[in-house]
Amino acid sequence: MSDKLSLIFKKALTSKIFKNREILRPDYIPDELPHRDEQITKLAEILAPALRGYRPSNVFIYGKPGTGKTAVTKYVLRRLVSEAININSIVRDIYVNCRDRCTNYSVLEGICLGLGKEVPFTGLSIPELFRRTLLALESIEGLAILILDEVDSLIKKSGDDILYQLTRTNTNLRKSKLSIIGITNDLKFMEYLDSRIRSGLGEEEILFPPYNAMELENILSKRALSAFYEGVLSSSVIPLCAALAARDYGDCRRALDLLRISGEIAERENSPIVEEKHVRMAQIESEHDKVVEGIATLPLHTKLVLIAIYLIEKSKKNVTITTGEVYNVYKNLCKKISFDFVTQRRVSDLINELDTLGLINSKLISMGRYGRTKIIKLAVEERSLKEALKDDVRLQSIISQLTDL
DNA sequence: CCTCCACAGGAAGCGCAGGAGT
DNA sequence: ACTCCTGCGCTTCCTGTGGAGG
Repeated sequence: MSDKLSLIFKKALTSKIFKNREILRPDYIPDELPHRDEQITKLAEILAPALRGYRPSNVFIYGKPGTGKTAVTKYVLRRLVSEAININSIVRDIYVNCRDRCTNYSVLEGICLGLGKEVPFTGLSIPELFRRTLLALESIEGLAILILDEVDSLIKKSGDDILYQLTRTNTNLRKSKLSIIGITNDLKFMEYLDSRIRSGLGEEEILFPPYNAMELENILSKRALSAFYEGVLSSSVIPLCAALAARDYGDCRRALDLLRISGEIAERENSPIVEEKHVRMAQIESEHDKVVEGIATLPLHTKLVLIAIYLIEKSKKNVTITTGEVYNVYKNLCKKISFDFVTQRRVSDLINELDTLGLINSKLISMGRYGRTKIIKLAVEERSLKEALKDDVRLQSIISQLTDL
């Protein structure tokens, strides 16, 4: 065993494929961002007044996932901050991802942390926390640029109150100034924003269009140059990764993932080069992994609802599944493992959550006389489901039932 | 044209966890 | 020790609704 392990470790140390695989990670920010010149220039022009001590306009950035919004923003900010240091002017950047921090409390906590001020992660009232945030801002005696990434999830979960207050902070600041950059994947987000916030946050707007296949190819080639050893990529690999990702709305993150996983698969297979078949395998594997991970981290009742849908789909072919049916089967599952079941209202929410996660597809339909309901379809493969559930001890007794079918 | 099914989904509120301040 | 704060998962109660069948 120890020989086997040392072999694995040794192999990892002496990769013949990757020169530096970190370069392919989605959070890696390269020195050069191809095909985003227009956006970089525009953002830089908006933020440039910061260097002369003025407060730049708030910016609203929108575009589909993987179009370089976060990378461009961080890139420009990094340059701006280092430029500011050179000329002794104080510019601080604060990055808060609102998907991880989607409550008012947590966003303010994030801002404080970004400014180096520790606050308790619960216990304070919002006004008190806001007061501390102001103090933290005031203490830098310069300009703070706040990046609120995926800001739509904050609004959807906790409303626009904090955002409104933040856009108005400058009236309460004496020694410091605050500019806000809001980033969102949701193109319709601006429409359902309150008009006072829209005008406050969207003083300037920048749109990030999706990359096309050619552009993706170009980006991948540049990164591959420093990520892979020379000659290990067969010529069709990059075009294929680019084409597959371009089909997924020009998502660059996806393209980079595919390329990285392809390399990892080739490495595991001891193949000296990365070939087209590795990309195909990477595509299947990354999808599968994502789904398994997604299901495995689901709360118990959500898992049970998913199992219920699976069981119904298995037992009767090509018949529509409704919320009511799912609820009944779910209730029986709960009884079987002696767990309390939640209400139908709650299950309705859980079904929506599964839908947003892409694990099921649901559609609201009306059956006239026979009511109005959702029709539900499983969107994951059987093997992914089984693999994701197999380690949950609470579900053991019903999992044997799954495999019988 | 009206009815009425089988839900969707909004609003309010509860109990708990995990904390702060006094 | 006590009160007060927020977030979270959940319940209870509620109003709203597309369209087949009468």
